[in-house]
Amino acid sequence: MDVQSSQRHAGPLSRERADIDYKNELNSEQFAVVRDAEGPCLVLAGAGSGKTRTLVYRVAWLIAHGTPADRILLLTFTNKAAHAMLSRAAALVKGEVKGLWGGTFHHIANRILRVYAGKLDFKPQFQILDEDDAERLMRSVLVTEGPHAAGSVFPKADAVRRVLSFAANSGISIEHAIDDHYPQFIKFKNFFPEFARAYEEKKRAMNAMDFDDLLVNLLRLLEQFPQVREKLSSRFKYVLVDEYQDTNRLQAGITHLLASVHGNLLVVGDDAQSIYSFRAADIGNILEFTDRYPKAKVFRLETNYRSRPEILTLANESIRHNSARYKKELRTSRKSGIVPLLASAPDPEAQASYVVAQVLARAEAHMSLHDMAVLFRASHQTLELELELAKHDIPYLKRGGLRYFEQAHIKDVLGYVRILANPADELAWRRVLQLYEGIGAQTADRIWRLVKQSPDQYLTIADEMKEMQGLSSRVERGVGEVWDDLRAFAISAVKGPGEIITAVLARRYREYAKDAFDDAEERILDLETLANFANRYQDLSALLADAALGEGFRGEVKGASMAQDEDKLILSTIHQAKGLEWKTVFVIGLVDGHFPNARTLERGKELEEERRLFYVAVTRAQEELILTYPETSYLSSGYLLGRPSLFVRELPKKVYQRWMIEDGGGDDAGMIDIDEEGDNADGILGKVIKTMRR
DNA sequence: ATACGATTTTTTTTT
DNA sequence: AAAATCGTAT
Repeated sequence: MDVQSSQRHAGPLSRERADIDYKNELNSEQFAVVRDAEGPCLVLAGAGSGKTRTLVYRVAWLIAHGTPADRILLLTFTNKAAHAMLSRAAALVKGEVKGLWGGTFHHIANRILRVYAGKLDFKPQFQILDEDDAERLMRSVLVTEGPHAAGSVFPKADAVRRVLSFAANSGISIEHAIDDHYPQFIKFKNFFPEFARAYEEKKRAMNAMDFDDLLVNLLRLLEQFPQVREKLSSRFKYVLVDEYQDTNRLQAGITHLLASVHGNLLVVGDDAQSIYSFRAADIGNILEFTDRYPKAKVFRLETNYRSRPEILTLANESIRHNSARYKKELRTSRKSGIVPLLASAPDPEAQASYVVAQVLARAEAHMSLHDMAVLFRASHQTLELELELAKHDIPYLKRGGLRYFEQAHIKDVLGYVRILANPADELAWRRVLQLYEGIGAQTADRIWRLVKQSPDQYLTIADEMKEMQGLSSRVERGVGEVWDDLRAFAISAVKGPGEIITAVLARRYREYAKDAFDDAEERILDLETLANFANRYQDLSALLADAALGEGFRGEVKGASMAQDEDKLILSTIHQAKGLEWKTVFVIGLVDGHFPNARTLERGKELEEERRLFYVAVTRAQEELILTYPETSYLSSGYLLGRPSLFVRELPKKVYQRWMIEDGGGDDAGMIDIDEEGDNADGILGKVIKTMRR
C-alpha cells in the first residue's frame, strides 16, 4: 500500500535498486513484513525464522523506496548484532546505509546525550562508568554511609548496586524492588535510599553516568523536553527494534517516544527467547504491545530455516514445560537429520577431552572450526576445556566472562587518561594512586580529598601535599613520583590519546606490569595495541565512552592483532550466542546446580527463564546438537554429584540418544550411581559432598 | 598507623 | 581470577 506513496517522496529514483528480488529472496511471511510494516508493528519470530534477514531487508526496502538512511534508527541488543546487521544492510544496498543510526540502546543514548547533556545539567564530556567502576563507587559510598555496627552482615556493594539498577531499569521504586525481587535485603531496606542518594551525588560530582543513567537520562530528556522529543522523533521516520523481548521498561519508553511523531515502530522478538529478566527485561513489552498500540499489525514468522527437525523437536519438547508463553510451534522446512546426542562423562576433564575429540574428528573430516561452537551457562565452566584445547593446539575464541576493557591492566592505564580528561574522576585517582609503592587506600584517600577541592589545579597540588602530616619518606617518594608522572603525561596528551598510553607504558607501567602480573608480556602487548587504537581518537572523552560501551574494540583491536582469518572454534556463553548459529553445537555442563543454575533452582519463576536459555542454546544448532554433562563436578561448596540437568530429565527419551563417555584418565572420584529419574524433592545441597581436596 | 603479602572465600548471565 | 580478610613488616 505505502509503496507508491513513499516512492513519490523518493527524490532521485534512479538510485532505486532493481536488483534486489525481494519476493524471491524472502518467504511470504517475511516479505509481508518488509513491504507492509508501516505504523506500529509487532513481529513474533521464532528461533531461526530469519528475523535478522527480515530486518535487514526492511532497511534495504526503506532506503530503496526513498527514505534517507539517516532517518532510520535501528536498535539492537548487542554491539555485535548491530555491526552484523549494518554490514549486511550495507552489502544489500551497496553502501547506501551511511548515516543510518544503528547500535545498542546505550550507544544511541550516549550519542544523543552528548548533544543534550546540558539540558540535564551534565557537561557534554560526561564520563561513562562501566560495571566495575560503578561497583567501586558504591563500595566507597558504603564505607562512608554504611552502618558501622560490627558483625552485621551487610549486602555487598555489588548487591546494593544491582538492587538500585533493577529498580531504575524496571521503573519501580527501590522499596518495591526489594520487596519483590530481593527479599533477602528487606531488613536493610531503610538504608537503600540513602545509598542511592550518596551514589548519585558522587556521580554528579564526577560528571559521570553509569549504564543505567544513559537510559534513565535519555528517557528523562524525551519526557521533560518536548522540543527535543519533537525534533528527534521527527528525524527518525522509522524506528526498528531487534530482540524486543529483552527490552526493559525504560527502553520501551524510549522507543515509544522516539517514534512518537511518525508512529513507525517495528519491533521484532520471540517471547521464548527472553533471557535478560535479571536486567529487568520485561516480557510484558511484547505480550502487551497490542494493548499499548491498538492499531498495531501483528506478523508471525514461524518457519525455521536453521535446524534439522530432530533438533527442533527437542527444542519444542523443552519449551512446552513453560507456562507463560505465546502459543507457537516452530515448523522446519528442513529434511530429517541426526538425533541429538546426550553424553555423560565421569568428570569435567573427561567431558572436555570428549568435546575436543569430537571437534578434532570433524576438523579431520574437513569441517571448519568456525562451524562448531561450545556453549555453556557460565564462563567458568570452560576451564578444563580450555586446557584441553591448548594441549591440542586448537585455536579458539571465548566470548563471555571478563571483557577486554575490564581487565586490570587496561583499566590501570586508562585511569591516567581519565584523570587527564576529567580530574574530578574519583575512581581514576584512587586507582592510579594505588599503583605507586608506598601509597595504599589510606594515603590515596587523603590525596583524593585534597584534589577534590580544586580538581582543575591538580598539577600544582604537589606542594601542599608535602605539608601533609606524618608522611614517611617512602610515602613521600611515592607521591613525588605520581606528580612527576602526571606532569609528563599531561605534556604527551597534547599529541593525542595514544601518546598518553605510550608514555604511561614507557615511563612506568612496563616495569610495574612485570612485577604485578605473571603474564606481563601479553598485557604489555595488549596495551601497545590499545595505544594504536586510541590514536584514532582526538577527543579523550569519546575514546573513554567507546571503551566503557565496549564499542569497536573487541572485534577490531583483538581481531586485527591476531591472525585475522585464522579458523577458530567459538566458546560462548549462551547469552552471547543469541542470534548466532553453527552447524554443530555442543552444550556442556548440563548438570543441576550449574545449568539450571543453583540459585534459580530454588525459585520457580526464574526456572522458566533458565529453560528459555536452554531453548536458545539448542536452537543455535543447524545440523548436530551434542549435549554433555559431567557426573561429578565442582561447586564452591565442594563436589557436586550431578544428575543431568532438569531440562534434560524432563525431555521424552525418544528425542535424544544416550552415550557414556569412558573415564578420560583423570583421577577417578569413584563411581556413584546417578539417580536420573530422581525426584526433585531433595535439594541439590543434599547431593553435595564436601571434600577436603581442593 | 599503614602498606603489603599470604590466605580464604566467592563467582551467572550483559550494556 | 578477584575481592575480602588476616597477619606481619615498615
